[in-house]
Amino acid sequence: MVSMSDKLLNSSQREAVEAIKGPVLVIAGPGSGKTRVIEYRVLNLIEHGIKPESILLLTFTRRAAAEMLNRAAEHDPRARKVDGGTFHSFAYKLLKQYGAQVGLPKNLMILDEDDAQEALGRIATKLGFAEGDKRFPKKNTLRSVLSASINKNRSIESILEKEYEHLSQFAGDIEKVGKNYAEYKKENGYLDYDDLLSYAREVLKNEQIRNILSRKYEFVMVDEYQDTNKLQGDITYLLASGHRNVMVVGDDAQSIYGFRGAYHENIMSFPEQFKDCKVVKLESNYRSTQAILDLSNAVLDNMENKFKKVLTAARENAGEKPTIMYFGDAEEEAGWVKEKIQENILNGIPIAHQAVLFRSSYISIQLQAEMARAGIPFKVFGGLKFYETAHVKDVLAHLKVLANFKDELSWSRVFTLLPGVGAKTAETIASRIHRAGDLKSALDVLGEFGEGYKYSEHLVELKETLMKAFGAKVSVGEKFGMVVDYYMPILKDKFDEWPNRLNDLEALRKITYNYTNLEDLLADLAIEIPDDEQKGKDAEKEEKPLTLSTIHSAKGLEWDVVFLLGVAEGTLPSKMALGKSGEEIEEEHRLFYVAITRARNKLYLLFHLAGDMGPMTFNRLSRFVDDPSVLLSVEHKDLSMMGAKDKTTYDDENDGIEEESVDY
DNA sequence: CCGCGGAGTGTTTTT
DNA sequence: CACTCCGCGG
Repeated sequence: MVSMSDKLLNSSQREAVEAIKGPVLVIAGPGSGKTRVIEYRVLNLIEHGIKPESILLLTFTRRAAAEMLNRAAEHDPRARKVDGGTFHSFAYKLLKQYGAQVGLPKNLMILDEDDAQEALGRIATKLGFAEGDKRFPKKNTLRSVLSASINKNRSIESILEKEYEHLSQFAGDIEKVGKNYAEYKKENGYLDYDDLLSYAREVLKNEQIRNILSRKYEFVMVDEYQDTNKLQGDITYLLASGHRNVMVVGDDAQSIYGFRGAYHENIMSFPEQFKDCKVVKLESNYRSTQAILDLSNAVLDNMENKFKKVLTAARENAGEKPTIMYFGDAEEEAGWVKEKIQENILNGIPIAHQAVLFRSSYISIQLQAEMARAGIPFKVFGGLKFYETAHVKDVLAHLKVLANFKDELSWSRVFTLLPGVGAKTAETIASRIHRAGDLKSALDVLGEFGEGYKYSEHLVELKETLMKAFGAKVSVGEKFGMVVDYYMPILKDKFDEWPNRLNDLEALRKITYNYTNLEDLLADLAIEIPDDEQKGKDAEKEEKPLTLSTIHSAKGLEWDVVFLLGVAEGTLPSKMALGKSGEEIEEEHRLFYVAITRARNKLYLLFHLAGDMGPMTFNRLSRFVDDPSVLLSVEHKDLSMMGAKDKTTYDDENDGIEEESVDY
């Protein structure tokens, strides 16, 4: 094994792989073989007689951990026993075991983003803030503010001051809502995503538990460390404080989760937290051609990141310069991409090795249409997930009340689906149920409303369905089926395009078959979504599809050819970041960097001037490209059409471009 | 109190 | 443009 890795690793990689004891910080530029380092270090630890189950591999997103362990397991099946996952899933496991220590009930229900907002909205209404002043923040804003405060470890005032200045007058009230929300969650056994982390940290502060975990996990590894927030940094620190066997891997230039509280300092200050830590820098890039790296380095050079580095290509031929393309509108652009992709296929580049990336999902709508028309198979990553859609949440709410009859948010959702039941009635019934002692008596409560109300008939039907699903000794999959049968008429009534939505439910049904326990299913759906497509089957079934992905979801991945859409002001950087603090623009800048460093052989930067979202958008070439040193690294064939001089005039109000937006 | 329809609003990225 | 919110009629 080790002899094999000798050949496959360069000297810095080997240094990281062979570091066993003590703290290690690996600064890994894009394409520098970071995944390989983690993979081989796991193998190396195992080779040295360390039990795989005493290695803990934490990652920020769920995709990453599985991939690394799969790859390692191909060399040594023992690697499968390595414990790993996202911080959130790890926290959940921890809390299931030790939650009582911090006063949590046994039955934990995870609130997804939607639920959390819903709960906050109700609390704000209950406290009377919503009526008092129309300008009081809406539920999604409430959630953002409170979540930012927790993730960034800053007071609500300070969050408001920096990011929501217009709401500063409400600081006190928002704080009250937050307090109320915290109590409400504790009473109901609800945990939102932030709670998972903050309670996990609480648990780890207990010395006894920490010691147990230190003994269990003798080696801690964290990937994408630049994207961890303060809480995650603290968790890492606590986990490693006993034995100090901790390796964190990251790249400060690829930190793109600042909006979620990712805390730059974690990676910057790691050497201070762990004094004698070894620092390894990986700067050889095995992915891209020098031409692409020249652009990447020029972009990097314009950023204010702190760990200076220069990527050098390990590959030999210099490759083609990245190309900027300019189009009149999105359809023209989509058409060109389609043709180029087909041309590439003819030239022997499979579609699976090509990808179209974009800052925000909506940018890809026209392209998706074009691909569908052309019969090019594609898979979209990022954006709204199917398990976040209304119909899936509707069905899941039924399963949630079966798993936990005290889940009043889910009860409300279930009731509100019935004709004749609105928020008020739902609340009345739900609060009555809250006093019940078990699901049986909860269902009896439904019986009490089973006569004399306009919705009684529906309620009885609901009761029967739930009783059947609860009483029957059937699998999770069958329970799911019963609920879907019951839900069918509601689905048809609620949505015009219900057949599409039924497909989602079918996809979900397949997932449910893998579970024997309802709670596990629900927890996984909230924090660690099971792969909906079985990779093995897919491979044999049909050709692997083209990837369309948000930049966020593309991190860590690579393709031969990458098309980056919307390289324009207002799109990348996103207009949401314009006019905000410099740090937000910097994050957009890093996002751009992440995007271009995904490409192996050829990179296209595309943009068009017609607005994407209504007539108000005006676009011009992104500032990240419109820079002398950057422009030197790209080929700009069609740029003459909108030469640098004209661009500035587009800023004036009375320009003609706005009218050019396309309708469909 | 429900639900419809019109008006208004803001629009990212993920666990 | 899509979704949410609000006000009004039933």
